[in-house]
Parts: sequence; C-alpha cells; structure tokens
Amino acid sequence: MEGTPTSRAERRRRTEERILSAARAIFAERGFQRTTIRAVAAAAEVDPALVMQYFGSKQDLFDQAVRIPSIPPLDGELEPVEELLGRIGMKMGPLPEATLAMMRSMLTHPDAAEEVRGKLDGQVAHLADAIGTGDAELRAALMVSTMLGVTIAHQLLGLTALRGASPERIAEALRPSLRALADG
Amino acid sequence: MEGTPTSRAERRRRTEERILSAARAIFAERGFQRTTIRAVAAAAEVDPALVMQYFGSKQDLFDQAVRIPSIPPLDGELEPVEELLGRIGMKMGPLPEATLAMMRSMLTHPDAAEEVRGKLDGQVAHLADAIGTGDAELRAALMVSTMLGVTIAHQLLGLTALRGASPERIAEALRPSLRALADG
DNA sequence: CAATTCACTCAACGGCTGTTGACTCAACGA
DNA sequence: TCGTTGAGTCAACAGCCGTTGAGTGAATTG
Repeated sequence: MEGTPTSRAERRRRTEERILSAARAIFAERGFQRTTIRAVAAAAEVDPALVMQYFGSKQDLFDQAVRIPSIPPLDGELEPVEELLGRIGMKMGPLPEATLAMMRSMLTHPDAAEEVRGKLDGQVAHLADAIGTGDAELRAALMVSTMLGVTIAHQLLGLTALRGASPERIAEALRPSLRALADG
Repeated sequence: MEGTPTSRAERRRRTEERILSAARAIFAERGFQRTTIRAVAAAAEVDPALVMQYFGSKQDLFDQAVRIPSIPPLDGELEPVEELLGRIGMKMGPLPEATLAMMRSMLTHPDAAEEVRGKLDGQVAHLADAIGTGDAELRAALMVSTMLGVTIAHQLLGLTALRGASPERIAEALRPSLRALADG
C-alpha cells in the first residue's frame, strides 16, 4: 500500500533511537553498573549484540545516551543572580532522563563523577562571577551544592517530606536560603 | 616467650575487625556493587571464603560493617535549632567511613537508599518539631537536603571550590542560609 | 596425651556479564 | 535480475562474581 514505509535508513534510525531511549530510562533508574546490555536490548526489543554493534561498548552507549544537549549558559551575557533564582523552579521539575542517569551514577562510576564535577565546577565559576564580592567562589559552590542536594533528596531518594511538594513550593521556600548565600 | 599472645578468641576478634575495617574502607570508596568480597578479603589478608563464613553474605557484611552506632539525637530533650546550627561544623569534618559507605551506595543500592531515606526522614521530623511554624516540614526537609548536598559535593564528588575549604569556613558560610530556612 | 573444636584455606561450581564472530535475509544499486 | 550491502539474530566464549563444601592444622578440652 504505502511506498516503502520502512526504508533501511529509517529503520536504523528508529532502532537506534529505541535503544538510546531504553538505555536512558534504565541508566536513570539503576545507574551504570546495575544496567545490563541485555536489559537495554530487551527493553528495546532487540538482540544484545545489536547494541554492541551500534554503540561499541557499554561505556560508549552510556556516553551517547546520557550526553546532555548542554545548552551553554548563555555565554557572554552574564546571567544575574536574580534570574538564576527565578529559574530554580525549572530545575526542580521533572529533569531529563539523561541528567537523572548522570546523577544516579555519579557516586559509583568514576567517569560520571568527573563529568558531573566538571559541569558543577562550571556552574560555580559562572555564579561566582555574578556574585563578585569576597569569598564568592565558596558561596557559589554552596548554592550549587544546595540545588544538588535538594534535587537528589527530591528526585533520587524521595524524601517523604518532599515527595508531595510541587516544584513551585520548593522553589519558593528555597529562594531566601539561596539569596542569603548570594549576598554576604 | 610470651604466654599465648594469640588465644583463639583473640585471633578471631582481630580478624573479624580487620575484615570489617577493610570492608568499610572499600564500601566507602567504591560503593556496594563495585565492592568485591575478594577485594575485601585481600585487603584484610584473608581468604574470601572466610568472609562468607563469618558474615554470611555480601549484603550481611555491608549491614554489619556500615551499621552506624546511631547516637539517638538526644531523645526527649528537643534540641533547638540554634544548637543544631552550631553543630554544622562537625558534620562537615571527616565523616565516619560507615556513613560515607552508606552515602556512596544510596543512589544505586535500594537497601542503602531506604536506610538513608529513613534516617533523613527522622532528622526532618525532629527538625520540623523544633521549627513549629507554618510549613515547617518542608523547610526542615530543605535544611536536611542542603546539608546532604554540601556533604556530597564536598566529600564524595570533591567540587573544586570546596576542596580547599575548611569545615569551619563552610559551616560559617552556610549558617545564614540554614537560618533563613529555619525562620519564615 | 588423645579427642575435639574451630580458625582458616583450597578448589571449584554455577550464574551473570560484556563482547565477538558467523550467519540470515530483506532492502538496495547496477 | 543478480550481486552487494547492511540490519538484525544466534550461539558461544571468557572473565568475574558470590557462594559452597571438603579439607588442614593448631589451639582447646578432658
């Protein structure tokens, strides 16, 4: 009926995306070590060997599945602290699976640890520039660490007191705390 | 020369402690999954089978090595927020290896996750009582999450900006932020 | 001293894992 | 139409892991 609904290139594209999607989900749920090529393949309804053939190794699969689009934080235009405080809510909402996978693995997978550390160091430097005064770097690091801790407690650990709270309420309650760090 | 420097009971006690110590160190450094009975045995200079014989299973070894003395938080006497803020410094200093092992594993080992979640929930409830007003539980949870985040960033991830900072400086910089959460 | 207990070792099993190479067969190009 | 490409499968290998059971020899007990 249709003229080739499944070209070879199309099929390949879709299968690759199915594998990447399954990988993201399972990496986010179980972390790097406990994620199995076989489990990813099963979730993608594909033979395990195909995953290897397409992505080379488990580590390569992790790299490609979990690579974050990495929206550069508006380089050049120095985002003021105020606007960052306004964005808190977004960071509390449902995060991309790639980010969750990274965070899930960062304490037990050295590569993930280095990747996250690098990204956080970048955020710290960016924030410290916007703050400027005295021990800006330390306070910026504490702001980033705070966001990290709340995200972990909320999304990864599921602290009881946070499980029912909406991103907006969390962001609102958190704002004075972060402002106290941003100022002196 | 000496009269029985090594009684049977003594030898056993020391060997057990050697195994537990090695287990704590490796669990803290690599987390549950990546820790090998063989690696623990090697570090304790003992046959892997002996670890099994003494502790039953890897999970049991983890439980016993990582069990925290669990100083009850002075039940009965409601510790005021002020005193807790004073204790921040201690929590930033070198933590017991058992605690580090627990934290290292909490994102990838369900049992560790539940244990940590339970402990943190307890701290939240305790703190919320001391706060009292309005949405005390949410703000208490954010205080605990902040401490968690800073500890992770400092001890487990090694954020560059935090690596050179003394516990006292971190505690001092953090205090206004936590006070903002404790008040309205 | 003889019998027993027990700390400790040795060698192996069975399962799971990442990874590989040979194979099948439908889509493709000439 | 026919040879080639390439998506996808199948079966297996090799290594590591938790765990086990039989064994050894020194400390203990009577």
